[in-house]
Amino acid sequence: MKNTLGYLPSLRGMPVSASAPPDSLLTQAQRRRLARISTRVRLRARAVIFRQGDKSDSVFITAVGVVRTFRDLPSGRRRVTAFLFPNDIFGLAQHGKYVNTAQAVTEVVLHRLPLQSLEKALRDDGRLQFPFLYKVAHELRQAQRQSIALTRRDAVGRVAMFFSMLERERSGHEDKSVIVVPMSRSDIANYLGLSLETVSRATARLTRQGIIAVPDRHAVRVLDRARFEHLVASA
Amino acid sequence: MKNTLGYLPSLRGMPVSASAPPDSLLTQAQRRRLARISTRVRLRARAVIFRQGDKSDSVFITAVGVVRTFRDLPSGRRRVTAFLFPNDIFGLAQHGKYVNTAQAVTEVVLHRLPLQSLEKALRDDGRLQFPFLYKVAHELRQAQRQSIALTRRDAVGRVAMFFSMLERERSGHEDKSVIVVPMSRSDIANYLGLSLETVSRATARLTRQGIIAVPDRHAVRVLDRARFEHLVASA
DNA sequence: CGTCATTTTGAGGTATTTCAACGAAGGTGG
DNA sequence: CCACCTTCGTTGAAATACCTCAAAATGACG
Repeated sequence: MKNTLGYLPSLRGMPVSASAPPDSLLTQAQRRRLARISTRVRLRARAVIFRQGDKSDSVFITAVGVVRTFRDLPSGRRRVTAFLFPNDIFGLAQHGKYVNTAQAVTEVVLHRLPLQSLEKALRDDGRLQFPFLYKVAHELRQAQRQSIALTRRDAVGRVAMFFSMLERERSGHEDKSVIVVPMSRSDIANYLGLSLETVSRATARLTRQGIIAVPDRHAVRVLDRARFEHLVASA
Repeated sequence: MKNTLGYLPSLRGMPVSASAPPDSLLTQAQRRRLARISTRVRLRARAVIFRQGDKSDSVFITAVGVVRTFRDLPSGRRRVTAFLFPNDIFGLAQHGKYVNTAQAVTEVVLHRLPLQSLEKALRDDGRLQFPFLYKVAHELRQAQRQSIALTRRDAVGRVAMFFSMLERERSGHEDKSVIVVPMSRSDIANYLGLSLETVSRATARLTRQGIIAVPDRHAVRVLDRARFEHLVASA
């Protein structure tokens, strides 16, 4: 037993308090503390925030806009690993280096949290870690869900799922009837593990079947909610 | 800012200390504490540990053997989400309920950590959370990597990658030249998002090409390391 | 308003899925 | 300990869906 716990298990699944609060549990004092160590950064679209392999010195929180992270693979290909929306944290590192490149998709405003300060804050206030732990569990669930999504073999279903994800992401914002699609088709294709053409054809098919409407490249409207949700769910 | 941090960002990427220690940092006292609140459980192969939707009351750590977790999808299909090896923790929950079903693949020995006790321990010793946080970041990286793996369209590459994963998992155990494959072909297929037949054909092909040997269903030996690694890497 | 990148659309090739049948292995009971 | 039965794995053949290559059309941007 001693040994088992000594090795400190890798968290394949995650312990989550049965009574864990749904969202933030930060006290006013904690918020102030985090605000104090962060810097506000504004970047134009396409700006690179950090590169894969760079020494990691900060963690970022998206305040406004959308960020994408991608990874260069040994084969030379490039794979989009995530899209970050407001209130998402990013800056995943290993061995002191970022494992992804992060780039602004739209104009963005970020909060930059220097690792050193953040570590100190976490050390000083042990309870600050709790909400982090909780959120990580949430992200791990998301990651599992994404893995499930990626094993779907039908392109139409994957694309529908992607739009659905975008919709949830922006729920509570602006015009709810329209899904905003800030990224390019080729980003979507890359993220979903499909070819650009297949994504194009899939959206065309969804449109032809009257399930969605695509007023312009960066907007999608769901016309037939029932069939849309059915596609999303039938993994 | 206040608001942003108040909502507590979802951790898409993960903050990881540049100087974070590679593995456990548990003190003797911490280990003892965790050991004190855990129960040792022994289960035969195929035993169900908990079911998706059950009220989550514990977190588990694999001590001996292999566990698989799977999720029942709305479509009625069932997807294997993970395999847990010694020193892995599992018991991912949301809203107080397990999100996966966990089942023993082999005979297993587990440590059961009641959530209530674990929470208390974490609360009492804030530093206990740090290694957890670190490990979760690690798992998140793993999850990202798996997502990347799943977008590969070539079956042979995915299967090779799976064997490679198994190999790393058991590194440092027993006979290193043989990869132990405790799970069934259909589990592998399900996990990789391939059909059972395709997995079978892929392993047959790897064998035919002299890259691996398959003495029996639960063992694989790498014959041509160079080509094997090449397949694994060329995502 | 023209240029360039992005997206759409078409045609053919290929890999995986499906369907089907056979063979092997493991577990159980007599 | 063997026979039986059930589960699991292998192999073959046809259908489907995606990928690649190629070219036209649309939209973004200066």
